[in-house]
Amino acid sequence: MPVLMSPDIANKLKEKWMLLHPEDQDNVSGAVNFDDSLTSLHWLQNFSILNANLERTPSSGCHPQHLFYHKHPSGGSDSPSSPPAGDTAAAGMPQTPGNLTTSCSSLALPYPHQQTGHYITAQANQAEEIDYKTNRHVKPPYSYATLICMAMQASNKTKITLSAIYGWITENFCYYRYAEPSWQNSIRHNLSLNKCFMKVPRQKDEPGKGGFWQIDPQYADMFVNGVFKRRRMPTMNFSHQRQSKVFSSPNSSYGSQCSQQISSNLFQATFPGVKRKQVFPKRGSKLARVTKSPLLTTHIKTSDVLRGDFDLASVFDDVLSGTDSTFEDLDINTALSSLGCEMESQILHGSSFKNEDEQACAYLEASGMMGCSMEELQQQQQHQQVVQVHAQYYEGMFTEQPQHPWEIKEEVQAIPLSMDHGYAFSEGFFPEMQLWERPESYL
DNA sequence: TCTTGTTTAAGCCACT
DNA sequence: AGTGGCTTAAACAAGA
Repeated sequence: MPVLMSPDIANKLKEKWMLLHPEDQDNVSGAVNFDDSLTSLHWLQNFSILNANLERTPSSGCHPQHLFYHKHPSGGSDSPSSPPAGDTAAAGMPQTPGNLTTSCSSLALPYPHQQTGHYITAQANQAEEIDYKTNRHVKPPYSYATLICMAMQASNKTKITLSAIYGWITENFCYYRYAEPSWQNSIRHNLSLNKCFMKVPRQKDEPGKGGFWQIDPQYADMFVNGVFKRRRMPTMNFSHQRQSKVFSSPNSSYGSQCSQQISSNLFQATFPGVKRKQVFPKRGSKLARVTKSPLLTTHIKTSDVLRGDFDLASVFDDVLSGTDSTFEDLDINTALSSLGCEMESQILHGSSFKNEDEQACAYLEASGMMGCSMEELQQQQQHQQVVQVHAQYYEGMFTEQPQHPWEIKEEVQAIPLSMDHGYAFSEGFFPEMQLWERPESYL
């Protein structure tokens, strides 16, 4: 199974990491203290309560920025104290003098001013203070996705209404208080279009207008330090059921979300760089967007599988969620396994990476896509036995698989999970998760 | 009527 | 140059 690394892989990566970051030798006694900020969800927990992490100096260009948020002295909600570095979406925005944002490769850590809540960047000792809360002339250098994310987090609730998002933004960013209301259209547009945001329909007995919005758990790792982490990936023409991002009801089963999360992570881990592109039918054909799994409707030709010319993402979802389809429909298991092995091999040998940093980062990214940090990865290994139980459960299914000429025998093997299995699997996956990080917190 | 939500399109920018 | 992400604008539908 691609998601589970073998212990020697972890050891090799640990060695690599030590070569690259000898300063972490101090922590070598136990588990290596990998910086999993890029891949873990801890920032969500600490988003509003942490002050800037000034002690840490990134030693590699791939280190994530840390948290820049603190409680604003006035007002009950969290407000940003400085533009989060790495908000690539906001980078280059012409409206803001003295662009405070930066990319991963050119670090300019903004430091929050604890007393004033003003914005200070340490870039080239060029101190600038911009109080976006009171300065109506300067557009905050945050993308709308970031703003939405901020509002969601600041609300201290798992879901938030559109009007609450408006309210938080106008409360904390003076610019939008006086700006033309077209930005609200952009917010709505962003919520609808950005697959990272998920609509939670209002229950029938719930008064009020419109639904609630929350960050889609499967894309939570795209928000790092409260900013939207842009992922630029090569496109393969996958389609994806957009409906899967919308809960049919707030009481949707935890298992389905969980397995969805896992399937997404697995998909990303199995097909690194592959974006689950959504293909929307033309306007007015909303119902047409409710597509069935290709497994249910058509027989997939092997050639299509090999060239990726089918909805593999949907297949992945369906298979892992245990809905409707089985592996008897398609020997996707083999395909996933081989791809998973290829990924492992790439990570191990660094075949496609320019340097070791990239290699290490790719690993961290991959582990993050799997929904775990390095530490959690080691825990995953401990939970391998649990997973193997599930594998045995499905053994019969596996043994009935027809043996194709192209089938590659590997140890790693994708494991189909039903809802319940997805639940149990995730329980093993995220044993140390904080409340906000746990999928049930979204219910 | 207003708000909310969806969709399309165009322009700009960054990255490859 | 091609591609993708973000912003902005606009049209439209549905619901409160």
